[in-house]
Amino acid sequence: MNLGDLNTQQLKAVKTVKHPVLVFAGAGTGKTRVLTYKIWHLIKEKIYSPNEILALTFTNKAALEMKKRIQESVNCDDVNVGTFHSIGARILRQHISYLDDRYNSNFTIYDVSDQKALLKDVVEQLDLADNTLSIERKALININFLRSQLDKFKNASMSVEEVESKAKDSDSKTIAKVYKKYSELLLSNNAVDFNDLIGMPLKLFKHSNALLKKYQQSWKYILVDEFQDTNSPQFELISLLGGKHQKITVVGDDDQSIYGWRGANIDNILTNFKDTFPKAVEIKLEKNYRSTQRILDGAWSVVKNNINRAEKKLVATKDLGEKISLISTASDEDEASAICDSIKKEIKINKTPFNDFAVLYRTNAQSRMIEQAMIREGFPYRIVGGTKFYDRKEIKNVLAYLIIVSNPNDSIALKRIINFPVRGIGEKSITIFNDSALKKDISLFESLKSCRDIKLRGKQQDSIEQFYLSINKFHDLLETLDCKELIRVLLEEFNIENYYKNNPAEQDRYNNIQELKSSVDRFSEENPGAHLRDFLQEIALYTDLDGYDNSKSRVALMTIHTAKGLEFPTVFVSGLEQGLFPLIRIDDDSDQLEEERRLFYVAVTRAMERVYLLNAQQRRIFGGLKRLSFIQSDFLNEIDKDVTENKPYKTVKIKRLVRSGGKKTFKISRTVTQFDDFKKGDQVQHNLFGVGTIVVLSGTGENQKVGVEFDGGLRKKLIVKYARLKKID
DNA sequence: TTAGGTCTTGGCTGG
DNA sequence: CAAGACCTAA
Repeated sequence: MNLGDLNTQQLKAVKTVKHPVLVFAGAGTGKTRVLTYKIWHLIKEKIYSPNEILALTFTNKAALEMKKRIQESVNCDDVNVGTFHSIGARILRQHISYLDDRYNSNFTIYDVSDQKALLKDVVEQLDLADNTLSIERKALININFLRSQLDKFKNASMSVEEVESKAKDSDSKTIAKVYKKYSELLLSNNAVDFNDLIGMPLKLFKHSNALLKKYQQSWKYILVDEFQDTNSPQFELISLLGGKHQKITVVGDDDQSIYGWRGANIDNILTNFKDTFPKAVEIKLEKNYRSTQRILDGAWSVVKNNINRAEKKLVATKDLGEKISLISTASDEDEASAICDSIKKEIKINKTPFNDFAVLYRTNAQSRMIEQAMIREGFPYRIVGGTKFYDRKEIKNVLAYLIIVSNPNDSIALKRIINFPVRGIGEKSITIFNDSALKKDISLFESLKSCRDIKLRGKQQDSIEQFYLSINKFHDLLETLDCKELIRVLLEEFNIENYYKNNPAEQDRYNNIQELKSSVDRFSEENPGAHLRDFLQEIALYTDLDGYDNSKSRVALMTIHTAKGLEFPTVFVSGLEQGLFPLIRIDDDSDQLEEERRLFYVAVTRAMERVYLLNAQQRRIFGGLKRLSFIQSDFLNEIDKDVTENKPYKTVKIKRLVRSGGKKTFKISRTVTQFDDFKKGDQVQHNLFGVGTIVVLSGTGENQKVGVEFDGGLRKKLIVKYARLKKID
């Protein structure tokens, strides 16, 4: 196995230590390599066989990468590598009915939008949206608020009974009722949410010691990547699994804990691990292989202001590198063109491909402006994250058909398609079926069976009966057809493909359905004999990042959260404005500011060679309104001034009168008037001529020329764009 | 009662 | 700007 420079004393410790290991690994210190090294050692020394090792990650991409590394180093595929959620789902597929026999292994995994739909049903069934629509009441039954409350309960492993007993005032009692009903509806829908993928296995292990023992025996060594992102149930789960034999190694960086809002508990890495595993050996990795020293110093100078962190400072194995560029622009539009102009310049000078660049931002909404600039410049780009393919409406609709075939109890999926394509079933009809289902204590789908007994118009009865019989037919086909055939027959039977095909405005959606078909095909080929529920699970746990291929020459646009774990030669960070980054909410506290600082640290340490920090004095918010007051980000005040330099950037809009066919129109073009790296007197380095001093400057931006007097008296006039001049201090 | 239009409201990060 | 709420014609 190629260890590179990693074969240090610390690594030897990772290798030979018999106790639990906690590795504090800063950004770019080769965390995943350390984990892979440990696995390699365990297998090579025959301490454990591959299938006795469980490695947990947070993203499929990270899991896939680790699998690849293990495959390369020990040539074996048998190590259990997966995300917390996929491993949780795997456990639940086998044992979920032990928790409640109304659950079965075809359960649906609800995403955020399904969860919201279910909560809406909860509010309706509990009749909470009564006529007292005061502001307080509205805020209380706000779906997003309720969801965040349920998240909190589940992240604290609080059962419905616990929440109920702790609820004293009327509001908390209402929320407890919502939690109860929500759980009941999940159960009757045979569905779980993302939190349940961790919480329910945990419950299983707490309830059945035999089962816990079984898993402790099959997974003898546990490794966790990005340990700082674990929440309490996740930590509890690995403590239970690893607690018996104390064979556990976790790797993480407290400075990169950026998922507090999702329940991640930074104390897990700071204190809880050592408390739970008192014999744990702590190892710090501070040697960074990714970034230049200036990049590390810049990132550190901001994050060091956090109080709640483990002291460490990264040392670069690379040289000092270039200074971090600060570009302040007049508007978000200018910010986007400054990014493009900088890319253009670097490509001309350094001949780098487009995939050397990443543009990172705090909020997905910022991508729009940057995307427009990329299109204008004709740059190839890829937005990673944002609206996911499987979240598109038409895809969700088709998937809902597949889900209802796989899990007929899922009322959320059923409601999505009961009137798609349109079959004359509206709100009122659905309410009638819902009531009848509740009364008879059967699923919504089963209530469709007796549509003849319900007061509906004959046409509606016909269409519902047909719908019911067709879906039922597919329940039988499920056993004989594989996913590939199933989706085709289904699209045909319900006339979904034609619905989109025949509508000229829906061609994008039609194409997406074709894409969905090929993704089913790909899945079937990669997983021969796989069940429909396996495909649905894969999609439920799929993220846009998984499909991101960084080898294609395209500029990557993504949020800083998405970029964690990735690296790029050049990184642009957009929107360094107070309020946007750090993002400031109304109920802000210092913990949240610390998390924003860590986010800044993550953003900057993605870069290997160059960092650009940008902001805009005016920014469009919600499409129309421009923000009035501009205050630059506090992070720009905190960052070490020795490692940064300001780069002036200005553009001017030129209006030109254009006559075409008798019509007069204004053509607006945008010109860079100032984007100069050099000043008179600057010391520069040229590949051929050596070191010199700039004596004359002419032109600006793209056309800037410089006169340089090189050591030895040689005078040259050079075009900045082409002469690879490097500024030296 | 449903379908399809217009109007309003809500805005962050994600497995 | 986009999704959901609301409104009106059929």
